[in-house]
Amino acid sequence: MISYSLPGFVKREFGKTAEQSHEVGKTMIASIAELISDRIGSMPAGERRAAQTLIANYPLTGLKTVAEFSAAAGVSSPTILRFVARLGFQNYPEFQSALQDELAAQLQSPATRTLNPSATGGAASPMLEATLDNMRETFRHLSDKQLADIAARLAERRGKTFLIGGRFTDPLARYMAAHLAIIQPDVHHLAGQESIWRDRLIDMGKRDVLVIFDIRRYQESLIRFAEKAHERGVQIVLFTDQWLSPIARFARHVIAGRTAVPSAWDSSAALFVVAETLIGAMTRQLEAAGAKRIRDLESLR
Amino acid sequence: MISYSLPGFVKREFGKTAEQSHEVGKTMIASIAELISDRIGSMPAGERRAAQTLIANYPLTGLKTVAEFSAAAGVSSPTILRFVARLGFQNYPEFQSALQDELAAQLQSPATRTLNPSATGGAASPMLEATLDNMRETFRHLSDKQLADIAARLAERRGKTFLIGGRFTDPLARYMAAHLAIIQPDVHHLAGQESIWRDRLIDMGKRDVLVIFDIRRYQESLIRFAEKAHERGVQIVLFTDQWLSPIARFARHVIAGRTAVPSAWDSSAALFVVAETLIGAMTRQLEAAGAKRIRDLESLR
DNA sequence: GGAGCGCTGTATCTTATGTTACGTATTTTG
DNA sequence: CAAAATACGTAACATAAGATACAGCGCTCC
Repeated sequence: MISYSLPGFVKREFGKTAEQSHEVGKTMIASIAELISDRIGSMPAGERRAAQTLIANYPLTGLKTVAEFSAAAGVSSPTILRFVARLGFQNYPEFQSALQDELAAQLQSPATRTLNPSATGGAASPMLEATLDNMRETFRHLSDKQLADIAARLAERRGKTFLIGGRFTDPLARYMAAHLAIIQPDVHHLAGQESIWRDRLIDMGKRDVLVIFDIRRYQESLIRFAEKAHERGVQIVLFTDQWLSPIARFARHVIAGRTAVPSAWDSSAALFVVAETLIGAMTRQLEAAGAKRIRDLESLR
Repeated sequence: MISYSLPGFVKREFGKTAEQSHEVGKTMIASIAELISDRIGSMPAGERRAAQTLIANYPLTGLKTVAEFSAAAGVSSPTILRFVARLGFQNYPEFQSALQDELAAQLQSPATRTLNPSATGGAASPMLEATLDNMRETFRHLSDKQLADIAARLAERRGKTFLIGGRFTDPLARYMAAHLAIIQPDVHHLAGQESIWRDRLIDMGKRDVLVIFDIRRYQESLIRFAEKAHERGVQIVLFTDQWLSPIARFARHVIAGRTAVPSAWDSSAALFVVAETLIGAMTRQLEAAGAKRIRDLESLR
């Protein structure tokens, strides 16, 4: 039998001029990035890997040689070329030229770049916009001094640090605990059932700090626990939403984050960022002591 | 462990050969542009034209071929090469690599380019600014279609959903699992030791989806686990950083979030927001089926 | 479970890119 | 003004880059 037609994409749609703009359906594809993410669904595994690596740090990988590109994506060179061909380019240099042109346009008008979010992703992701707003709002109501105070309180290591959260916020407590446990000793995340934490109360005293995450609907069990801890003189740092969990009345420090987003769920993203900021601030404060500790931990690996 | 990720990107040494080592005194040369404008005075006419052409639309001309560069500058190819050699580079490719590295650093932190816009009032927390940039940047590389695809994949409930994360990202997996478990059945977060997950592999098959969170340093145990799951035909959705965890090679869908912030730690905030967005999208998709399910759950309280 | 198709990598080939040698032009200097 | 030194371009070269052919393999669909 004679060789039948090669895989269909090779030189299928390239009759026209090189400068043609790519159209997909009714929507004009402006950037190559869009073109890729539009077609990534209909790509075979190898080419998809190429696409993902390119998008991950766009457009730099595309400016390198085919060999480097293929190595970065973990595929072979021909796969890269097939990938480029599928996007509609005649050859690799043409693809690179397109990327360079695009880059030139970007670099020339930095203004468009900042406008882009509202242009491309604006209407597309009201979720993102709301989240960004939440963060700005949250930090607007949160002075640097306040953050520094809390960081100092947590960093002064007179006692132990306990962290706990509610149904959806407990992962935030875990996240924070995972970091704090590295830069200082005696950090404990309270997991499991209510009865288990309750028993830990006997370990807590005036010198200790309890970090609680609680947004609505505020959990009864957490409130009870906070109250008991407060009675024992434990300092409470509360992460909550703008409507303030009842725990606020027991708390030494209260961080109120915005949580409203156009979704069925509340967003904990703002609180997450506050937590990260706090972790960063504490790490800086404990740098001297922490550096040794981190070295020690490293050597244990 | 602690990765100091921000500024110090460009660590390439320009020209160690330096036959005529024009020592630049005490001032460190940060960018190639500076290097050029520093030495442009002591250049012959032809090379000066090359320098001016490059600076005129920096750095794009330098990324093209020698022939194109020479044509743009109106000089011959050897002049370009001599120009590059005078800057201290061994050869043209090395020069191009340096330009690309520089460009990568620029593109990575858009904050440095648009120096402190009056958005929040300038001296606000650089941590917050970096985080907001990370999110915008992350979503810029993430098309709505891609998100919708992933949401659809997770929402089509032909099989089970498993979630797992690394040392610092496992809380993200938990957070997502906590929400998904409400809107659909058969959602499992894989906790505890490696041996425990491994045993769960026998429950996983082609119809199932595994959501993995993995940012650097990428954990060996996770990679092994992902590989085994992949061999069993499990569809993998990967949340990673822009450098892409090795798991990307097994993944059906890859979400690359920006993680660089001016802190000792990497930030998972951008990935957190993507996760929330995904949760929201899935909730919307499963509204019909989910509504009943949520009512049922309510009545169980 | 088998047949067909399509995707992917290895090896080979071809192109064009960067590099170098050398002669001419231009500038500099005594 | 003359001679030397330096700069520049033309043309040939070597190398590395992109492109292609082919075969193995896995996957899907009967």
